[in-house]
Amino acid sequence: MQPETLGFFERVYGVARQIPYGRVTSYGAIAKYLGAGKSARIVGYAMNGSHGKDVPAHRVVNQKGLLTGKHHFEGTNLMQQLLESEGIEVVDHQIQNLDAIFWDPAKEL
DNA sequence: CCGATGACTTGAC
DNA sequence: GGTCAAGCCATCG
Repeated sequence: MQPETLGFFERVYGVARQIPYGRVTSYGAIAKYLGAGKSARIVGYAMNGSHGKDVPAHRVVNQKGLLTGKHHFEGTNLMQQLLESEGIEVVDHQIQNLDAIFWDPAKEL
């Protein structure tokens, strides 16, 4: 596979796959790290094709820590279950203590 | 090539 | 401080 030829999407998958256990990040942070900056929507759109890949999409949330993409998952609470399994506190599809578990690729990488 | 879409972000009221 | 609207950029038809 040659990610560079595949496009921006694979780029997103690569970053998402590097998200540490028990941590989460935002679409904007990934977009900024990739140089897109304002293309946060493209990151989410890319995640739409993350199905079938080892991309922990459940670790990617919006800036508020809200599980916006949960609707695209199989179940309604599957995404929350996965996050809670990693020790992340999630209430009403919203991540608690976000600042503590937030993972910024631009800083960590 | 142009138009439409989208798991977002930020600014304004 | 919460809600509404517009913007932005890459992919697809």
